Amino acid sequence: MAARADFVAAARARGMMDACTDEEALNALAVEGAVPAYIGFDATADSLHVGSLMQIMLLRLLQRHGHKPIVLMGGGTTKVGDPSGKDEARKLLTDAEIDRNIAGIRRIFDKFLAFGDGPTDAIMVNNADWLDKLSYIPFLREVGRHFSVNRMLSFDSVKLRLEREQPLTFLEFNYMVLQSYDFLELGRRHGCRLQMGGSDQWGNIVSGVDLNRRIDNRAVFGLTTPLITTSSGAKMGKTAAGAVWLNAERLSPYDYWQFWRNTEDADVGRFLRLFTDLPLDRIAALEKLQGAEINEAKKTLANEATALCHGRQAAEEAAETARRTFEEGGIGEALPVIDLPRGELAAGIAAYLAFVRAGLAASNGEARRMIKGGGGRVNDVAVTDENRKVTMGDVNAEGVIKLSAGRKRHALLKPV
RNA sequence: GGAGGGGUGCCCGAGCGGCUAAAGGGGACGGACUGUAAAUCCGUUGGCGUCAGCCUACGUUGGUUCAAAUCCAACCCCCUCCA
Repeated sequence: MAARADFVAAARARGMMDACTDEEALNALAVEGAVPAYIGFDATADSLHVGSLMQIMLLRLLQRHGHKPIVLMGGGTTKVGDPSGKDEARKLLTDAEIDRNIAGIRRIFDKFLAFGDGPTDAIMVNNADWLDKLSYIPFLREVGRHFSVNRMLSFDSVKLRLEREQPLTFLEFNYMVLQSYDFLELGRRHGCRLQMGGSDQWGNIVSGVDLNRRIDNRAVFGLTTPLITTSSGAKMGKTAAGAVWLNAERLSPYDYWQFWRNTEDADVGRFLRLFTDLPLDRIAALEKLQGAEINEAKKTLANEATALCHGRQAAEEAAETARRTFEEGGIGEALPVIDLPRGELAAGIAAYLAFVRAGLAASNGEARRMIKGGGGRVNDVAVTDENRKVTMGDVNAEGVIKLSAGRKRHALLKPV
């Protein structure tokens, strides 16, 4: 296990650190013993996506350095409805839905953190436990009095909105207060001394630090992570299929592996530091690779990131499928398999329909377009006629029919 | 409460009686080039279809008209300003 005192330095070295309220004092605290630290997560879905992965990795790094990760689920704030989207209000979730979401997210954290009752074991808590019980007037008197509206207006999160003349609801304005209060409660209940989060959370985090000092005279700290984008400026975490989810039900380990494999050249080193546990000297070596050799670094990134999230075995299967599919032009086992009744295949099914059935096109029209554009292949042979029948005669030696949409997306039809 | 402005396809945004499934951009998808990269270039981008056509679409509901995203009415929602 790495030394406690080195946590902040390690976070910095791996590119996870943007700002800290008081780095020296935090380092001094880290020397003394296990520091309980938290990051908050929404409970709006039953999974998290790569947008949250750096925060997860930061908690992991924290634990590996002998400190205590606290995963705060926003069960209470989710119930109110997150107002951040400027479109229509998000549909309100029921308690049951939120509980289910939290359970799903818990399964992800189980992969990255060691939970338990020990001093450096991770715990998961839900802010509904205290926010639900708040009474408005007592809350205003205890907590609200410590917030200066003048100061709140000066925070970027608020100021930018007002300058752009975008609406800011009172509820949103209160978010800072509720989040600060979370930090206070975690300090009281779990001795939490550090809140971490994205750089957009800086204002909220600093407010929480202030609140701890003012009410409980507790010295606590804040640390933020930088915003990550790809080198070409795009927001990270989008793929052909949509968001890059961290649970296998929403995104297969193979697709997750592919997401990392397709990282831009310029991002490989940075991503290796952020999203794997590999030692920094090893990463530095991988980073030196030039030209097509960078692909080896990308495979390492994909293997390591997938192993963390889905296990070593799933990562190896994904790598093997990718190798067979892309390097040999063959078929790998982790490709999606779609069952098709033999009867239908015996009668023959139009190619465009087959692509829809295989999930490679969202509609018949899309499948037709793709075939017309030269992007559809059956068993690696380009389809020129969208109405060409796919039949039992297309079943290959492995007992399946390989459909390809473009160079990268493949699926297997299996007669049953 | 009063006065203005606005709600268009995945997103932004033009259109302001027929030529409009709706300019342009972004995104996305496909192709070329490559290294399963980036950049660049080309194509596509509502659904169904035996490709003739049919069906849905411009906040909602009605109305005027041979014909409406475009005109009228009511309603809903958003923004700005006034105190």
